[in-house]
Amino acid sequence: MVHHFDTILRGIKLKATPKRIAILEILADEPGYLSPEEIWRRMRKRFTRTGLPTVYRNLEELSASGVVMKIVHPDRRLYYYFCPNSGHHHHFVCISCRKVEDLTFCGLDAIEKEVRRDLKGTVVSHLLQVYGRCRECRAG
Amino acid sequence: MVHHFDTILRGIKLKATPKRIAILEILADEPGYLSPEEIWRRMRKRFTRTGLPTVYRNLEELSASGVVMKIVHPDRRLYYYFCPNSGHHHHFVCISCRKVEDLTFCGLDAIEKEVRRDLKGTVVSHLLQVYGRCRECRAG
DNA sequence: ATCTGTGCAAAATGTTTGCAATACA
DNA sequence: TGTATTGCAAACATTTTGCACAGAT
Repeated sequence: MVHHFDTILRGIKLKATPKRIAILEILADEPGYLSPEEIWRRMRKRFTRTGLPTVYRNLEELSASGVVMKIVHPDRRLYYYFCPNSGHHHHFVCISCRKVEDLTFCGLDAIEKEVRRDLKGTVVSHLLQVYGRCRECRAG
Repeated sequence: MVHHFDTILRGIKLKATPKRIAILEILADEPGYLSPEEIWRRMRKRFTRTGLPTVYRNLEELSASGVVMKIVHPDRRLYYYFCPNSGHHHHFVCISCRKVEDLTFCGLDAIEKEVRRDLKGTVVSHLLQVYGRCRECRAG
């Protein structure tokens, strides 16, 4: 899949700087999620001078615009993932190799029904993440 | 519901110290999750000398034994919740008052089916948390 | 008596901010 | 040119650790 990162960036009103494009390229090249520091280490292979805060700032902006996804991880550190698919969906995260795959299952309807009927509340958002072993890690 | 905290503690091979019992009491009295610091502030009303590290250490031990639950929160801070109900279930968290309520909906079967059939992977664990407004906060 | 638990101080971690210099549109 | 972006250093908040003392069984 070819991504037009400068177009994406202009779409969310961010300047298409080399650093920003590089962050997106690094994320899009990776089948799993990455930490800011991992992204920064890869940045430094391309740019002699690059600050970790720049990586943090850009990742925050990009995830706020929905271009990259923030992965909620039990270790409470930040992880990001470039998800080429749009629309509401959840992720399967491989605990062995970090690969992220899309799930179509959601269950929102059933959740909303239970919350509305049994708890008399309303659902604002939900978080579903599935951890496991992917095809390759399961075999290996 | 009456909880026998010293029995619970002995069951997980932890000494029933006043501090530990107090932590459990504070959590059990609260309909929602609490941060370590919030628990610590309530501890200091009962004990003249109490260290925040003690609270952290105990919460970690208690959650490792499954007596209290660690809440995975988007803000990446630690929160704990005393859940009197056993068995696998998920939680509805009120974003207004922090109250936590049990959900029976899970969807594990459907998730496992999709992961097994479409991704050829296996599910190890999953995280489902529902955020919304509870009955009272919705009305108020 | 023994070993676990605790307070305090201090460290470690990951993340965020302030600001001057730079680069994009 | 004017504003957004960046690098650096420094700050920050939260959580963790080390160790001597206190307390539970």
